[in-house]
Amino acid sequence: MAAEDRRSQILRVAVSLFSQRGFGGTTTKEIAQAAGVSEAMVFRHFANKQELYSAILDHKACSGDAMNPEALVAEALKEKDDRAVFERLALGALEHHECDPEFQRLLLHAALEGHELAQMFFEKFVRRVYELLGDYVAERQRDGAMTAMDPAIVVRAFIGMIIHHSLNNNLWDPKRRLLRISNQEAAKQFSDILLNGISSKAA
Amino acid sequence: MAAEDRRSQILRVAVSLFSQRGFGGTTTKEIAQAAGVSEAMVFRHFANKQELYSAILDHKACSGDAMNPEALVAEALKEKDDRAVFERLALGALEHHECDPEFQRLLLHAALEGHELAQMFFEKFVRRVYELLGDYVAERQRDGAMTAMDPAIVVRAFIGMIIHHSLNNNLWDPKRRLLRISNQEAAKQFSDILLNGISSKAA
DNA sequence: CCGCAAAGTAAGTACTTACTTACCATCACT
DNA sequence: AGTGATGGTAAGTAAGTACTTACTTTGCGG
Repeated sequence: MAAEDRRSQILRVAVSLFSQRGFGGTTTKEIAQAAGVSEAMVFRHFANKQELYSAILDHKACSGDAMNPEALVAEALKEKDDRAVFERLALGALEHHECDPEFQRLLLHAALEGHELAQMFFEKFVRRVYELLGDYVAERQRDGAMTAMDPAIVVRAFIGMIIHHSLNNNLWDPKRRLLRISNQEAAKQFSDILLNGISSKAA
Repeated sequence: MAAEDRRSQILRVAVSLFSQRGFGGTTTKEIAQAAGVSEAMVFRHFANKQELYSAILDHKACSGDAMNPEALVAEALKEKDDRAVFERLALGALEHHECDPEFQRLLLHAALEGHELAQMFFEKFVRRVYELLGDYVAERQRDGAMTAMDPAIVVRAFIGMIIHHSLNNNLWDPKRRLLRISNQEAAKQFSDILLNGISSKAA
């Protein structure tokens, strides 16, 4: 097997193991076994366990399959289509989390363990979303379309609904015993609640 | 030192360590050192590491300082004071998380590691809140005070705002760089958004 | 077919881990 | 003073742990 292929294969199985058991809970032996090679091969491709872990977070946070919120809502932003802005963002996030549930687990583990890359993800990605959405909300407030309040609160409320829903779906309640709903429906309803909630037309 | 005291002292320091580093990331030696005793003492009071961990989760989930949502909003429920119901619940949760941030971390670690007590907490506590709030929302929908939609979605949206805000405050953004706001203010604003969002008087 | 680099491994090393054993010290109470 | 329960420890043990070394296999260009 070519070196590059093996490397990315080891990475793949490590992603799965780390996301299930975290950094401390996963042994290099397990990773090697899951990849079907000897432990020495793991250390040929990655200097040590930390580097393997970092490579994973790096890859996950920065690879092409990461969400691109700007592109997702660029059109809707220009047209000031509030509904489209919020609903597309919600749907994008929900679908992203659904088809890659390992990512959320990995990120949570990293955050709890205090890994710097979790902080980096927050700084680079989350902050971007807050700015993107926050600026839009501020603009719509100036337009008189939304009630005056700190845009960051609006963003937090909205992101909160979405992230918490994803977290429920793939961590707390994977059987969907408390709430079973499609991503489309969820995106629509959450956007409904939020947009109504901050609309200047409210009673 | 009396056995009982020592036991609860070990428990206390273990809570702190487990919440910081998780189960796999914390060694019994560290726990012993932090408690200022030999490792053997830890194993005199707890048969093994798992039992110590379970005792902690048990204690945290079931002790008197746990939140009691029913009592918190009983009065407001009777009077059908929507604002009070939501705002008190939000404030209760936010304050609880603020003065005991270890709990949230511990619970997340347990959930990620698949510990049964995390599931138990979810089943016993979270489900209760969903029923309590969900039933109230359903009632208010029948009253014509709230728009018709699955009450579980309303609850998820609201809990989402709160939990996600707490998670930001004590995991992702403890420096409050994205949003600095008092618990009172947060509870008020989140309740505002939600109540407006589901009000039948909306445009 | 040879040479040789790259892919791969078995069997370590040095250290840590959860957990035990065998032994002390200090009281309370006769 | 003696005794026995109680709180405590030093020094283990066996099984991991991350990581290394010294060695084999495999495929490929000349």
